[in-house]
Amino acid sequence: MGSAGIRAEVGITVGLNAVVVAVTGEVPRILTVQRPLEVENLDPSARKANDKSQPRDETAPVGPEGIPFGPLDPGADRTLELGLRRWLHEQTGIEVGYLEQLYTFGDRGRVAPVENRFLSVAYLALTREVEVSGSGAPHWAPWYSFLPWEDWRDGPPEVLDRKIFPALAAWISSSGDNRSAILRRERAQIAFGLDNTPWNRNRVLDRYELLFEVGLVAEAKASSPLETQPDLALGRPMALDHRRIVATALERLRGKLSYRPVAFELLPESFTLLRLQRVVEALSGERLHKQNFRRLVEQNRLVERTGEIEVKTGGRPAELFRFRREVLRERPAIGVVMHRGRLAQEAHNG
Amino acid sequence: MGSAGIRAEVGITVGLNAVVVAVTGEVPRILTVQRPLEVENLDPSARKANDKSQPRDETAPVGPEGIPFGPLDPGADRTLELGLRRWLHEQTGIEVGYLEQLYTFGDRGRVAPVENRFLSVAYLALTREVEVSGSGAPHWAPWYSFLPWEDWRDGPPEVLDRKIFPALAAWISSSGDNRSAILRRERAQIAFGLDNTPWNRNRVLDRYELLFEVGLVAEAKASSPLETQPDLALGRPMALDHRRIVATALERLRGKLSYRPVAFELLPESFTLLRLQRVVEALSGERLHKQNFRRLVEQNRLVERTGEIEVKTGGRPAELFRFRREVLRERPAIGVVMHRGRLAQEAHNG
DNA sequence: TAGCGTTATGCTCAATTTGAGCATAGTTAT
DNA sequence: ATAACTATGCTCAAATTGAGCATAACGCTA
Repeated sequence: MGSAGIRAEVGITVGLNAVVVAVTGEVPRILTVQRPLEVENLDPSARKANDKSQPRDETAPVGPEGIPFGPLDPGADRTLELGLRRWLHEQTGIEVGYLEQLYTFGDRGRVAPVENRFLSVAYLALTREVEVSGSGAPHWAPWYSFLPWEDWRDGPPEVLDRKIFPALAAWISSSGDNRSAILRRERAQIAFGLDNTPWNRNRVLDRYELLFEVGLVAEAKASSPLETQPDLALGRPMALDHRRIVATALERLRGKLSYRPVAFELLPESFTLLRLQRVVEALSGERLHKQNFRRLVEQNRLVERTGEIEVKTGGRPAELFRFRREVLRERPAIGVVMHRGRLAQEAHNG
Repeated sequence: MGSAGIRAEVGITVGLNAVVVAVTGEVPRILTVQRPLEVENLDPSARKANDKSQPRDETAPVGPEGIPFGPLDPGADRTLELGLRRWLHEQTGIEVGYLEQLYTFGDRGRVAPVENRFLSVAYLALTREVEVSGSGAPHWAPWYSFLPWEDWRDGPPEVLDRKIFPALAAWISSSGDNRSAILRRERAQIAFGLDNTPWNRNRVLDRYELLFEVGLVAEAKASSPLETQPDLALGRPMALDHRRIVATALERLRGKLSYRPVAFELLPESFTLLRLQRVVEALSGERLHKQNFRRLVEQNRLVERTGEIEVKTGGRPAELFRFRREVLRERPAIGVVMHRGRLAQEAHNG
């Protein structure tokens, strides 16, 4: 019993995606490639046409950028992770350090041809920024250029007041009955912290999905017939559901930040405490209180002095530290996020 | 460029697995089915033989139990989640409430025939316990019967002292060089809290994987040629890597417990505070301090009085509460775990 | 019916953690 | 020299957490 319909391989295609993250100074970046693979193309007829023909009309407008994608080669790689490392290296030259499975995306409609289901297992990868090159013209793009409302380091992003809040208000009041209006308002409150509700930096995916539903992000055009015009101020669009994947990655990373010392994966061997703080801020999207940040880091003994001194700080020289890898052993659950500093508010108020 | 080898569908089979959790009184349970599908059978020759022939020799020993498994039907279900809900209902009659994607397992060797890769997307489902019936003889099995070392509610589980610690010691000293001995000791310390290192209730997967590697769990037999004899005191074996999936689920759930109010998914509409505490303890595997637990729950306003009173408590009657669903809206990140109470220690010491 | 076992519930208190800010120390640029 | 800037030490109040005392209210049994 229970054996009916087991072999479901018909019409399922499986691939791997990676959100590769690096931080340059204060700018968090992700690796993107131009013109993701044809099989992922939104236009079904285009896909059919291109199924066999490798060469493509180069004068045609190139598709939107996307995150790196690679096949799962059942024969070649022992584990999914190894497979991903292999093709990522082949495609971009990058040797990834930290790698973690993110989510498996497989809703129908991800890719247009409904009969054929496309499954992709997405990973989050952290690396120090390196030169990239290879097929697909990989390059580092600022993470927040895709999700501009997520960066609160200089106060609340303008796009909120200018675009998002008005659109949300319209969306709320455009709901049919009263009951649905209440539900819509509630969702908007939670996701974007309307009326007194505090902004929750971790609800990245909620926010993206709400904007998608409201029709504010460009990708929405493809799947829902809303009149609302997509707007580039609301972030660069990406291929398919890649922006959703990228949002998922940011949410996961922000969550992890507070209980695992992941920030160090993005830093060189030795660094100043401010540099560390800037990386954490870049990812969490908000400013932190400097003295308390140091206290946290030093009390938890996440770092140790190298004895070296960094002089090009722009002020008093700073000690250089290195990550104490032992903490991965000792206390398995410490991270480096804490309360907001004042800077963001100040920057906003004056 | 970059389009080579995209269509990797050859030899990949995709299915969905669910770890369905319920709590009866103080016993956390998961739903298991007998004799998981043939395609997942460990023995390659058996699989080949059974590929087409549905009927099987019923006198042959039945395979080990496993968690429910179902195909991904590309045509029928819009999302993976809906698909899972559908076949789970068909197979067991259960209507799942909370459902969350856990992990996608796809290492080669999960299933014997190496040429054919088997991918499964595992989900965690929470439900109130209900009668089950259907194909595959589903039934509720105590979760800790598969992972006995995880239940510390009555003090450190015996199996640690009796089996695990000695085996770990042997494993450590049996390592070739000194360096590898140190690494082994370190791993054992982190996972099982040897020498002063505290036991970390969340490292469920670390522990399972270490036991697997050491050859202590029965499933290890199939993949590694160790002499160590598998031992049923170390938990009931499951089919394939299902015990790993179950360990992953426990780890995820324990983690979630502390920052999301998931425990309520397992409780009836109204409940006493002790009942709630018992559920949390059942999942986290440790005793909690009663007064502080109430304080936490009440201060965070996770519950509200129903006005009713439960009299069959065995002592003074208790007020009945219900979950305040609004908290899902208000503060998105509260849970109900805290420090250990004394009971576990006491139970152990006397 | 008094006493015991059992669970419920209120309250206290010290230790620790967290949030915020003051003050001083070294550098470089003007 | 002084302004601007970053580094670093230290304080202090508020909030949270860990532990335990005390009392209430029920069923059962001697």
